[in-house]
Amino acid sequence: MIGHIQELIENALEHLIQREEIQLETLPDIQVERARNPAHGDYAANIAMVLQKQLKKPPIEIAHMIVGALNQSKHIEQVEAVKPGFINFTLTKQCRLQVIRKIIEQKEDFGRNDIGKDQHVTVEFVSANPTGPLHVGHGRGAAYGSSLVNVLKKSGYQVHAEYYVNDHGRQMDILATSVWLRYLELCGDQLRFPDNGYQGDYIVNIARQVRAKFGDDLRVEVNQIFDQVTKDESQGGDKEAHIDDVIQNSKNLLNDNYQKVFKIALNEILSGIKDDLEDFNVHYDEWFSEKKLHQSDWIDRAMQRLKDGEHVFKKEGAWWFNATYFGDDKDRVLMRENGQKTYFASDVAYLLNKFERGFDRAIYIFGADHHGYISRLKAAAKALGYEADKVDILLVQFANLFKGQEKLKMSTRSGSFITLKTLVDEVGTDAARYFYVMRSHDQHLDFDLELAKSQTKDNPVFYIQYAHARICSVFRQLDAQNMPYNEEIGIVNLKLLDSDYEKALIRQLSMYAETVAKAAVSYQVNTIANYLKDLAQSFHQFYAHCKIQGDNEDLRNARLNLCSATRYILADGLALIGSSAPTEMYSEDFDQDD
RNA sequence: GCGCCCGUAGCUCAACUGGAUAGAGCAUCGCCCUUCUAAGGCGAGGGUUGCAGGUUCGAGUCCUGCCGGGCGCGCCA
Repeated sequence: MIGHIQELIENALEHLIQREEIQLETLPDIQVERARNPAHGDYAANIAMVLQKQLKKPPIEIAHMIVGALNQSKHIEQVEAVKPGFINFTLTKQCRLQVIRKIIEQKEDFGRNDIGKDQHVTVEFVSANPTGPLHVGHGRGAAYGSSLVNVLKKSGYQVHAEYYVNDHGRQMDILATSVWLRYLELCGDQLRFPDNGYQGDYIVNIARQVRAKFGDDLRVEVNQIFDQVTKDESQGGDKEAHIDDVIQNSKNLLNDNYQKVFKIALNEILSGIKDDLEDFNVHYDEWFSEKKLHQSDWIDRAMQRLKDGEHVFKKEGAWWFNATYFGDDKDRVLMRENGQKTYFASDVAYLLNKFERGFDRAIYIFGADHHGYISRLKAAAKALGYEADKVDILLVQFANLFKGQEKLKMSTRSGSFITLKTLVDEVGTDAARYFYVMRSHDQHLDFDLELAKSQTKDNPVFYIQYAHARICSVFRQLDAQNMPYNEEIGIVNLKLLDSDYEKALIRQLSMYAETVAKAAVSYQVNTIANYLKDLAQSFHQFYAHCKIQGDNEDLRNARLNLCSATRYILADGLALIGSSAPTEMYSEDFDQDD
């Protein structure tokens, strides 16, 4: 519709130029937007005010000229030039009612657009190190990333969702060694657990599995492990050096068996992460292994590519990427003095891999604490020969958990974090997914666990789902009431939907498609959440004032069609953000007979 | 110190990316169930959009400087 109005205005301007009533070198961009205030019609154009300087005429005068030159349109009932210089368009009733028919016809395909037609994008999100279960901090990235994937798909993009598994490197060695030490304790050995080892109970659980599989086969003389190692921090030494020494000894003592422990630890944690994400309604197309980058030649290829472009130099024994040349504030090490490749080297290789797989765009979703990565990744993209704007890095701010007024303090360090699984068990996937995305991703979020669980209108998830369930309930009762639903009769009589509440609801429905499109373009998934709340509100207001199951067959069926369309949109929108649309609401506290 | 993000009703947030009288919910106060889920609805009060300038027809939105908050600045992952 916006396009249609733009065309009308463009034609009008051309007429005016032809008739030499105005002079314009080039046609300006014609902005048409939805009117905020229903009193201003359905759409508004600001073109007259934009042109006032060029034409040296009062905007209201220009507006009147344009209105006078507009062609007739069967969709538009009224055009008005008003106050400062807006041109307001009011659609015909017929045109406004069409959205109901369209939704009922297209069902879950309604709201699709082709903004991303023929575009392949990869969205990488969460990518937490597989050294422990996901916690609530990861939850927001998961909810946001997954919702964004859904929104982009709905907008026609070919989307590939990826989780980058850091299954290589020192952290993983610390994990494997931690598991092995716990295993030895289970075998009855006494030892001093390193300060920097992974402390959580889940390590002991994995150790138990190792023991179940290997019995006592992996036992060694404990003293050997701590032979010649640097003192730990709490012994007045260095915790990093200490754990590195312990790891080295463990590798030597276990030989081939080290890899077996390593594998069990990795698989256990990774499958836990996968399960948690599945339960959270988060799905991936690919779990991309960092180790594979090392085993194949991707890292070497990426390094070579940088070297070919003369973006690499050697300093103090290490190989550096001259990231500053591309706008980063520091140069970055690719290979350390000891020959080990850095994490950043893998990142560059992975980025190259993404582009060579043919993606038009690589979207990254990081926690806000990683914002330092933006400039170095973009620098890498440029150095590899790609445009920096093919890489979109989105930062997700932290969420503060509350229980009512009480702020839950959590530290990732001591292992006293709340896991994502605990959260989902507590409030459910539907509420958690909604709460995580209801604010803009680049804004801090207060997540109130009590509110998320409450079954009142204060809880937006409940409020929205209740609207959906209410509609389902209305339809369930029709047979018993002997009030059959006839879609065709309803379609013919849509014009009977004439109250302010019905108009408001229809208007809300008509905004769904543009809301989805806007969310896709701006990456603002929260607009979907806000929209759903507004839609639910419009519905509840309609419901409270308009009797649906009435005796008038024409009106009843028209209203049922309105309900039906609303139900589709509620369900579709909820699905986009990963929440479900229940057909009835249950509560332990609520007594059905009351 | 440098860099990034953010300051909107007492609280939590919107505002269609520069448009018309800045909107919701909570909290406060008042109303509506013999009627499809009151698990809901209707109404009232509440604002110098952190402060000061600038850009233009027009600024919560863009630019500069302050004030206040969050995060980041390793041959760590």
